[in-house]
Amino acid sequence: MNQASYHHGNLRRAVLDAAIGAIEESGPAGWSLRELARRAGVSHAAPAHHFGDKTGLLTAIAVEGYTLFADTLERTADDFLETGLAYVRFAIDHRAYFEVMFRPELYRADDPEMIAAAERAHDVLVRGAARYSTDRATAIASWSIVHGFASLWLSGALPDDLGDSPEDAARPVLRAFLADPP
Amino acid sequence: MNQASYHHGNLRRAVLDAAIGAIEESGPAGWSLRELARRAGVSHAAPAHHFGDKTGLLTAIAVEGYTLFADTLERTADDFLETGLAYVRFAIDHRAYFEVMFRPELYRADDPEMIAAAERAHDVLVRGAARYSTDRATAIASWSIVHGFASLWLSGALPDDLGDSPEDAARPVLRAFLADPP
DNA sequence: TGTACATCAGTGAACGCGCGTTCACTGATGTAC
DNA sequence: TGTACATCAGTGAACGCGCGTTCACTGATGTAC
Repeated sequence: MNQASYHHGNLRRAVLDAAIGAIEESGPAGWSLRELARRAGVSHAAPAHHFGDKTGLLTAIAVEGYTLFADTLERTADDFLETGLAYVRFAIDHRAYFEVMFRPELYRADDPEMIAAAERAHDVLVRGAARYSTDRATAIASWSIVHGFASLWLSGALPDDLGDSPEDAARPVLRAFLADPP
Repeated sequence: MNQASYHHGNLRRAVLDAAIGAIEESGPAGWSLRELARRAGVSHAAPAHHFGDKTGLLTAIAVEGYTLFADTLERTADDFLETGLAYVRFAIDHRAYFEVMFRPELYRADDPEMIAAAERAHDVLVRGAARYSTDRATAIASWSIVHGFASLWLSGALPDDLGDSPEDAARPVLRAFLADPP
């Protein structure tokens, strides 16, 4: 899927970017294919022509999101605390991807590309947790803590005085759990 | 708002229940006011007549959700681990309320009833955490862990072999963190 | 107790609008010869 | 190198539909006297 294969620029990319923007503004369900077409400056039929329907488009977003996510996590594979912070940073920096990824009812979760991308991200977390502790409850607890912190931050539920940097705010929180391996 | 004040049964309750059902099936944005009217067996204009618009209806759901949530958490006020398990149980047993409550962009978060209901729930958590530890990072970590576990369970991301009871699955996970107060 | 009137929760027809979908089309690109 | 043709990404007009909103209404309940 490169630019040259399109008559009028990279429509696929333009529609995906329009979707990311719309999801950031209105959530994963608060927009129409026609609205994306308007945002991307293409004909109203183009998104459906390319992705079939909303589910097809959201599947493409989930695949791309899990791929970016796995890339990000892999860069921290030598330090489990950093993996946790990267998890939080990804959720906030790419909230549209993150919100779609963890709503599998929105897309085709059984798509082979999807499964492969999600497994790659999952494996980084499992390997990182295994190096930190062999206890499964501890592994799930560490996943829960980063996922929960990111979700609470995104929903605006956390106290205002934590500052503007989710990563700085998350560090002492993750240390409260990770500093003392069982 | 009692039944006797309505001509044809408790329309407010009927529409709210229809909304809870629709949200459980299609998420907090996957339905129309007309669809709720059909589910509730009332005229298509009734939901708007009663709640103004979707935002008004979702505000009523958030208020009711936070009230139920605070009631549930208060019953466990003498045991912080039990408060955490009640948090998880509430999220799964009342997923429609939970999903609306933590998406404040969907409703009028500045509604006075809303603020009061949310503060009551928040206070139970803060008091429970304070009795367990005076460290703020620990308090936020404990909130993150229960919120994260509940969110991951709801999204279906956790391993299948954890069983059918989120509460039983959550207990060792919360113990991995709470058993050893700093 | 009985009558008259005001209130207002809920109705249902009508509206204009944005939606997804269909379908014949356009025109740039790639290939055959 | 040049011509003819096939492919297919993307277009745009047209469609039927469900939506939120408006508005005159109905009829049960509550109140005044």
